[in-house]
Amino acid sequence: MNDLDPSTSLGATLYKEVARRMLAALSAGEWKPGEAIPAEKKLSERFAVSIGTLRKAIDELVAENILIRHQGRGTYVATHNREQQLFRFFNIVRQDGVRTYPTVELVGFGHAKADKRVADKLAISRNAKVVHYTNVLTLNGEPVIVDEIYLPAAMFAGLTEQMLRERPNTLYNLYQTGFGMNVIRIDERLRGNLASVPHAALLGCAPGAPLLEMHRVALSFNQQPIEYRVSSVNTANYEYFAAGSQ
Amino acid sequence: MNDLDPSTSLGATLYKEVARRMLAALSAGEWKPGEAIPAEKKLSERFAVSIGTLRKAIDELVAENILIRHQGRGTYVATHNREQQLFRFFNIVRQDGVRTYPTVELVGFGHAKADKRVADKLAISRNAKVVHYTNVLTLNGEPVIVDEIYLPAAMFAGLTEQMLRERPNTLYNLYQTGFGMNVIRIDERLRGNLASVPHAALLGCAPGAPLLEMHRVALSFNQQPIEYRVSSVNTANYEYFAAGSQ
DNA sequence: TTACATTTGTTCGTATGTATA
DNA sequence: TTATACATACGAACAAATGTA
Repeated sequence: MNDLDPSTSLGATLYKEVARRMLAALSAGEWKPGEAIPAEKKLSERFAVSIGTLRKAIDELVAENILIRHQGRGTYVATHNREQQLFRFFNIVRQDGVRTYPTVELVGFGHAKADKRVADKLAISRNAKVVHYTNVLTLNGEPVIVDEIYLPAAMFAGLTEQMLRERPNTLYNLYQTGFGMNVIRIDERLRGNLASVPHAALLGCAPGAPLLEMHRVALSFNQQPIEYRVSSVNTANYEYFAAGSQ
Repeated sequence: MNDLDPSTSLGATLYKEVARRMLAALSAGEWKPGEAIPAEKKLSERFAVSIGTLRKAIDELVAENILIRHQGRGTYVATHNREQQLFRFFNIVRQDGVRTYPTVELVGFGHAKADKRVADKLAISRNAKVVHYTNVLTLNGEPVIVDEIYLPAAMFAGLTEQMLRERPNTLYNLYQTGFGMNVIRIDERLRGNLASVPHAALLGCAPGAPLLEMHRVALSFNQQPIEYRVSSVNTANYEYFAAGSQ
C-alpha cells in the first residue's frame, strides 16, 4: 500500500493504460472507421511496451467490438457497413429461426422538445431539442416493427428528412459517417404492450393486439447516449432473440 | 488446400485442443462444480504445454462461464449457488432499475407427454415423458412471473414435488447437485402476448393484459437441452434487461 | 505459379507483481 | 512470514493468412 492518489496514477495495469490511450486516439479521430490501425509492431514501439502487452490491449478493444483483427491483413476500426456488422443490433428473427433483414420506410419526421423520459434516456436536459422520426420495418413483405426514434438535435445538426430517406446504408452508418457518432454498445429493455391505434394501422394488426415493446439506448465511446428508440414489434410470426445471454 | 479430412486432425490449435480436453474432464466429472481444478503449473505439465498456452485454454472456459478464476486462490468450476452466479440468468428488473431477487412458489406439478413444441425444444422424441411444473415468482411482494417448466423425465429420474419445494437453493443448483445436469448457456426468445385467465389469476392482473412471454431453453455442455421454460412476465412495473447486447 | 514481404496468430519460457491462506 | 496461485509483462521464434511482385 502507498498513499498516492490512484486517480493520478496509471490505469492499474499497463495493458489497460495502453487500451485507454488507443481508445483516446480513436475517440479523437486519429484512426477512422474502416481504416486499418498501425501494425502491432509499430504500436508497441509507439507506446513503448512489448508486443504481448500491446496485443492484450488490442484484445480488450476487439472484445468490445471496437476493433476487428484480420490475420495477414491488419487490425481495423469497426464500421456499421459490413454485411456481418450491419445488423449486429438487429435481434428480430422469424419464429422458425430464419433470419432476414428488413426494408425500412420513413413515415414521420420532425423536431420536438425532450420530455422527461426522452431527456433521461439521452442524458440531456428537459426541453432540449430532439429530432423525432418514425420508421416502419418490413420483413418478408410484412410490416413487423414500428420504430419511434429520438436523437439529441445538438449532436445531429443539419440532419434532414432527405438524408434519412436517401441514406445508402444503415442508420448507424449514417450517424457514423455523417456526424462522427459511433454506436459501440446498446442498452435494451423489453416489455409487453398493446398496439395503439396508429401503430396498429402501420402494422396491419388490430388495435389492442399484443406487441413486444423494445426500449433501446445506443451508446458511444464514453457511455455517451446517441439515440433513444422505442420499437413496437408484432410478434405474431417473429420473435426477439436474446443473442448475448450465455 | 489439401484433401485431408479436417475432422480427423486435432482441434486446429493447441490451446483449443487443451480446452477441449479440459471440457471432457469436466463433463466426465473429474472436476466437480464448486471445486478448484489443479494449479496452472500442474495442468501445464499434465497436458505437456507451456503455462501461457494452458492459460489461454482456461481463458476460453472462463469466457464461457464454465470456470472462475480467483487470484491467489485457484481456478474453480462454476456453480449455481454463489450470490453472484445465482441469478446470472435472471434478467427481470424493476423499471426504475432496481434489481431484486424473486421468491418462488410452486403452484403445479405433474408428468406429461411431450407435444411437438416441447419435444422440439428439448430435442427429445414426441410423446417422451416430461416433468411439467409451474412456479409463480414474486418481486417486492408482487407476483410478476409465471414459469411453465418442462424437463425431460429421463434425465431427472426421481425428481419429486417435495424436492422442488424444499430445495435450499436455485433450481439450476438442484439440477446440478441432484442430477448432475449443469446449465452452461441459455437460449432465450421473447414475444408479446395477452394474459390467459389462469395466468391472470396467478399474477393478479386482468385477463388479456399485455405480458412479455419468454421462451428459454437451458443447455448443458454439448448444447444438450436440459430444461424448457415459458415465462409470462407482467411488465407493468418490471422489464427484461438484455444484458449481453453489446 | 512462385516467391517474398507484411501482418496477425500461436507457442514457448522467464521474471516479477499481487492476492490469498 | 511464508508458501502458493493467479496476473502481468517481456521477448523470441515460428506458423498461417494475405497481398503483391
